[in-house]
Amino acid sequence: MNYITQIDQASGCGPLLAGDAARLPALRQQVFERVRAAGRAARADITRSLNISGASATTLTADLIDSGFLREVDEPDREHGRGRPRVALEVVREASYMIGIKLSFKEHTAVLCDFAGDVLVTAQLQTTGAIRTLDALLDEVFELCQIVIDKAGMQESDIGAVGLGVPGIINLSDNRISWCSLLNDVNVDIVGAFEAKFSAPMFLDNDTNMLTLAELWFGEGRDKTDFAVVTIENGVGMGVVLNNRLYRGTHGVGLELGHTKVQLDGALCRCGQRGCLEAYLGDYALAREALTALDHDNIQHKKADELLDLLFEKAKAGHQPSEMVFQRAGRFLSIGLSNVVQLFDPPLIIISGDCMRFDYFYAPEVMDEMQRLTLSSTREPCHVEAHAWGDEFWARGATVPALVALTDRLVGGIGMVSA
Amino acid sequence: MNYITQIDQASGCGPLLAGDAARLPALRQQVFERVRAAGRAARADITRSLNISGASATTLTADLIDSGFLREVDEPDREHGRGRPRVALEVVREASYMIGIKLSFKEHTAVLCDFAGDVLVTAQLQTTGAIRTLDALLDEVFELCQIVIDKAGMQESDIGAVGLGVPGIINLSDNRISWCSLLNDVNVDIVGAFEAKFSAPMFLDNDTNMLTLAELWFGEGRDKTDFAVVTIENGVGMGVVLNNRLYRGTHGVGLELGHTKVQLDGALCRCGQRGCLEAYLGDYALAREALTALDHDNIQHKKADELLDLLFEKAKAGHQPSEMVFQRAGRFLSIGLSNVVQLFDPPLIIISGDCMRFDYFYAPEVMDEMQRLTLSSTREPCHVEAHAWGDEFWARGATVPALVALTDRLVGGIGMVSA
DNA sequence: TCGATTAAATTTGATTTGCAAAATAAAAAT
DNA sequence: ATTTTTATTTTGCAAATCAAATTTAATCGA
Repeated sequence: MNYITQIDQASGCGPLLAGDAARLPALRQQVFERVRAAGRAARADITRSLNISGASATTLTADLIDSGFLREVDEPDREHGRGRPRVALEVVREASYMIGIKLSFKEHTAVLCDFAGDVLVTAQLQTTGAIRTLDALLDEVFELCQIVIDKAGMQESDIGAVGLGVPGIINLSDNRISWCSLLNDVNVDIVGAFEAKFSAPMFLDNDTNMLTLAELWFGEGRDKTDFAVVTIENGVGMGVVLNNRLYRGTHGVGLELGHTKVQLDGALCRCGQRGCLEAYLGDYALAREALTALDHDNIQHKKADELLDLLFEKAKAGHQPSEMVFQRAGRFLSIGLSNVVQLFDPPLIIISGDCMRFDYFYAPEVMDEMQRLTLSSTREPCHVEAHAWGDEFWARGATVPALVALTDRLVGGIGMVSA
Repeated sequence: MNYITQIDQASGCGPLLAGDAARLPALRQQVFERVRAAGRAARADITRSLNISGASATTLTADLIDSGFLREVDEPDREHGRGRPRVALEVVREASYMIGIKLSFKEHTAVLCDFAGDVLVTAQLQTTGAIRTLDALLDEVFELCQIVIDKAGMQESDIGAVGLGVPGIINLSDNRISWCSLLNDVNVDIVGAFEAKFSAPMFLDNDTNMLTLAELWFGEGRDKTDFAVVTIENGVGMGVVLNNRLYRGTHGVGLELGHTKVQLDGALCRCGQRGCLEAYLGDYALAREALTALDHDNIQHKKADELLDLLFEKAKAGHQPSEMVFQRAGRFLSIGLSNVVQLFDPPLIIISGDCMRFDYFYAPEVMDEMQRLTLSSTREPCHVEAHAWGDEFWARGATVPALVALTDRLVGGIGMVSA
C-alpha cells in the first residue's frame, strides 16, 4: 500500500490507499482450490464454477497433474446420463502434511492432516495444568508433534507446516504471544523458538480465530461468506468472517466481545474494568456467584470448574439461587449476542466453547431474548446455532493457516514467510 | 456466487462460496481512478503507484484520452529537476455530472458536482418540517434538483446520476425506504418514483452511510482503508469502512449502534426496548431529562431541539442538573464508542452529527473515559476525531455511489443497474 | 446392432493483455 | 554543444484465455 505521488496541489477525491483485494490467486491455483473445496470435481465442473473455458480447464488441470497436485480418479459407480462420462479429479493428498494444535490449560490437542485437508491422526496430551515457562510449553508442543508424527508413521520432514492456536492475545505484527493464560511471561516469541528446532514453519493465532477458521473450512460456515463465532470458555471471545476472510481488526489483537460494556459501572471484570460482558459470563464470574449461592462447607477451596459443575448440578436439581445465576448470565449473553447482531448484522452466529456444557446458555429463553432485543420491523432475525465441538475441531482449525500458506507456496509459487 | 457442483459424496474443505473480491476493475479503469484520486498525475506517477509498465501507462492513458475521460494539462510552474518534464493528466470533468442530496426534517441540501468529484453548486431548500407523503417529498427533491441544475446553467440531460441520502432505514435488496422519519409511509419505492420522472438513475442509501462515504472520498478517511463513523443526531448511527469499502452487513439495514444495549433493563428507547444507547444519547432522551432538570414554566410546550438548546445554555452557565444531563450522556457515549473499538478495532473513529454542537459530547472527559474503557496492555489507543461538517458534506457523500456507478458504466463499460 | 444424440475433453488458432527493452523526447548540467 | 537524466513512446514478444472446431466415449432408439 503506497500513497499516490501527487503531482501538485490538485486534491482529487476517492480512497488513496489500495485495498488488499488486489491479489486474487492465479487461475491455476483457483482451479486447485476448487477441486479441494469440492473434494472431487471434473473439468466440466470447474469450467462452470470458475466461469472459465473448457480449453483453460484442460490446460490448467494438465499442468496441475504434471506438477503432482491433482490426479484423475475412477468414479466408482456413478449415475451418468448420455454423453462422455466426466473424469473426476482430486487433490494428491500425499503432497504435503500439516499439524494443527490447540493448547489449553489441562490438555493439548493435535491433529495431523493431509494436503486435501483430511485428518489422518489425532492425539491429546494431558499436562500439569499449571502456568508454565515457554520452554516447558514448547516441550509439550514438540512432544505432541512427535506423537502424531509417530502415529501416522511419518517423519518430521514430511510435515510442511504447523498451526498453533493459543488461548490468549496474539500480536500479529510481530508474530508473538502478547499474553497467554498458560504462560508465565508476556510477549513470547514461540514461533521463533519453535522454528529453531523444527523443520516446518509455524502459524500462530488466537484459538477463537482458529475455531472460526474451522467453521469456515470444515463446518457450518463453509456455505456462508459472512458469519460470527462466539466462544464462551474462560473468557468470551469472538471471531468474524467477512467476505470469506477472517476479520482481525486493525491491530490484529482480536475482537474482544468479552470486554464490551453491558452495564455502566457494572460488575468487576478480571481486566480491572467494570461492566464487561465477561464479568457476567466468564467462568470466574459464575464461580464468584457460586460461592454465594451455594451455602456449603468446603466450598472456598474448590477450583472454578469444580464450583461450576456443582452449581450446575444444583441448578438442574431445582435449586433456585443456583438456577438464577445461570439465568442471569444467560440474559447477559442475550445482550452480548444482540449487540453483535446490531453492529455486524451477520446471517449466522455460532456459539461454542467449553461453557456450552451448561445448557442454560443456549436455552430457548436466551435465544428468544436475543431475538427480542434485536427486534425491529425491518430486520430479519439472525440465525444462531450452538456447537459443542471438541478440541479436535479447534485443532483442525489450526491447520487452516498452515494449509493456506502451504498451498500458496506449493501451488501458487508464492514465497512462504512464516511471519 | 454459485455452489460448486459436487461430483460425489467426497466432502472437501474450504469455503464453498466465492467472495466478491473476484472482480477488480480493468487496468484501464484503475488508471482513470488513480488520476481522479490524485487530482492530477503524470504517466510516470501511474506506473509507480499502480505497478504497471510505462508501455501500459502510455497505451491505457492514450485510450482514456481518446475516449474523452482524461486529458493532458499544462503544469503551471512546476519545479522539476533534470530530464524530460512529466505531462500531467487530469479527469475531463465535463464528462458527466451528478447531484447528491441529503434529506432532513426541516431542510434539504443538494450539491451538483462534476466527473472529477468537485462541487460546482450547492443549494438548500427549507421545508415544512412535517411528516409528508412520498409525493410531497418527491416534489421537494425535484425542486432541489431543478435549483442546482439552473444554478449551474445546465439541463436535466446533463445529469448522469443522482444520489440520495435519507435519515431512515434502507432495504438494499429491494432498494426501498423501509422506514424514514420524514415519511408517513413504510416500504417506499422512492427510486422507482423518481426515475419515472427523471432521466438519470437514482442511488439511495442511509444518510450515515453517505456521510461515511464522504469521509472516505473527500475527508479524513481518504488515507485509511478502515475506519468507523458515528453520528449523533436524532438517533445514533454508524457507518463502517472495511478494506476501502462501506460495510453494510448482511441485510444491508445499517449498523445500529444506537440500539446496542448498554444497560440491562435500562432506559426506555423509542424503539420500544430498554437500555439502548440511543435511549441515553438521542435528542429525545436528552429532551426527556431536560423536562425534569429545567424547572421552568412553559417548558412542556417546547420542541425537542429548543429544549436542548435551553438545556445547553443553562449547563454552560453552570446549572448543575443541566450539566449532569450532558455529562451522563457523555459517559454513555464513551461506552458506545469503546464497544465499537472492542468489536471492530478500527484505527480511527470519526464522530459527527448535529448533536456535536453540544461540546460535552467531545469533551476530553468523554474521550479519556472511552480510552480508559478499552485500555489493555496489548491494545493501542484508537484515534477519535469529532467532525462538525455541515449538511453540504453529507450531500457530497451522496454523490459517491452515483459517481462510482457512472464511472463503472462510462469508463469500465459495465452496465449500470440502478438497483 | 448400428447410427443418432449427447456431453466431456481436447486441439487449434486468435485475441487480448501487459511487459521488457530499445528508441525517442525534452529538459538541466557541464 | 554534449552529456546526463527522466519521461514517454515504440517495438516486438510472451503468457493467459477464449471461441470454435474436433475428438472421445458414453446412452438411446429403431
